[in-house]
Amino acid sequence: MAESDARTPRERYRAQVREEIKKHAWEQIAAAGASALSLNAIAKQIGVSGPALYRYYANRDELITELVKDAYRSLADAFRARAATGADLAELARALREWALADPQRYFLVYGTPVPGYRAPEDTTAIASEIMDVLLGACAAVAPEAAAASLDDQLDGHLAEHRTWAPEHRVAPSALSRALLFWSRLHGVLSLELAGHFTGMGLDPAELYAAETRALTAP
Amino acid sequence: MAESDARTPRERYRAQVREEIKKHAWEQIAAAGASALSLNAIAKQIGVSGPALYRYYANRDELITELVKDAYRSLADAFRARAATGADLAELARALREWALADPQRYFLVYGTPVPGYRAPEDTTAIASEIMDVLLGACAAVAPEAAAASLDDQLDGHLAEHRTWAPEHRVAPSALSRALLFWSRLHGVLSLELAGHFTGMGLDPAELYAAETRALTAP
DNA sequence: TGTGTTCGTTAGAAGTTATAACTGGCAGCT
DNA sequence: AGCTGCCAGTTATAACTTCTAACGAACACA
Repeated sequence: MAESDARTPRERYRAQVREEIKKHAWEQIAAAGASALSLNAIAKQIGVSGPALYRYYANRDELITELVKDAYRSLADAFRARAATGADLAELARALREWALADPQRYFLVYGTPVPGYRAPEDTTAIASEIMDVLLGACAAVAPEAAAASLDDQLDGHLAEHRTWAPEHRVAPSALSRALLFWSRLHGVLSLELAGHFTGMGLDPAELYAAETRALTAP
Repeated sequence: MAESDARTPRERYRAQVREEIKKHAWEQIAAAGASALSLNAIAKQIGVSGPALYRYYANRDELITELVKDAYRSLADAFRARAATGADLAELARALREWALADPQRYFLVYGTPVPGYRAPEDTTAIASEIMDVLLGACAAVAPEAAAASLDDQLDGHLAEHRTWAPEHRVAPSALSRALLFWSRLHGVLSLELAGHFTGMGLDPAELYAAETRALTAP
């Protein structure tokens, strides 16, 4: 994914093994969630014995952090790839949902329950702002007749005064509000859907998601 | 909380110890999250040794399930208590936020990342529908001029056709949509806020929450 | 060909959940 | 009151987990 090419053969082998470890880690996470990820089990699958993995990752947390980083980057890539085709906000919303449904546990790794003591490393926050940047671009380019009407004037005012994120992006406050609401509303639907809170309600989450997308694009 | 009164002194003692176990469990969860909950540590705090706890809870999962159930009931109680005072939708939103901020890990226990294999027991789904019932009541009693305007006609249509939740509650489809959007939008904001995804953005989550509340109450 | 880094091994410490078997005491019935 | 039986809590143990330490072997490089 990132460190594939390397100069010395040792480094190349090292990167290769790190990737294989991550591959099996993702399989475990997809099957039973991040909390059930076991280094021992990964080692057994690979065919080495236990402590060998500590040559590649200092500890379990470092491996998980690496996976979180990969997940984040995967979302950022999906977002940017879609935006590069001139996608509007609605298509971005579809891209987000596809990414989430493709691997629910990957979604939860990024947006799920945080571990109390855990501090996200600098690079993940950098990728997060990268994602918001793409989103802001699409919000700024929203249809003029929609862009004129703000989703919430009071929120616009608050953001115009206090926001410190993506400061290089000069954009109308109404676009900031739109990006923020895009993020939180769609996350709300996806999070409840993936957690299974809609099961048994006779509701197609896609319909709810579509309704939210409509509210965000055509005010 | 529930099983305090009992007939025989043995049962009373038993219920008392179960409560003490839960009390320490909540402290641990508030401090380090549910995944870090350790039966051994609880036993040490209480002053008994290890396996004694298995007299009271068959295993770790049963204890956690009990805590989830208590958390659910606590939210339902908070909701119903507020609704009993004739609270409108906005006040219900405030009650939800207060409940969430009072103990973030308790919120995550209910609405956070689910364990893949886990099936919610029958009673929790019953409590969940109890919560939705209170919410539906408030949505049905929303201001007439607001109630007339639907938040999303297409979603109304879908729900009128397919919904199977709270079937005893006969209410306009627009109220169903409103309840659903109330739930998912506010959860979106709270979930991101409690997970710390707004930190460093120079944004007061309360403002975003208020904006969503406005959108839900005054269309 | 020698040298040193690094990889993988086994051994083991300190945890965890959970079960089995034993003891002591309390409850309730007669 | 006394006997009986259930039940709480104990220790021992198994099977896990993460992670450290010490050793041997293999490989890259000079």
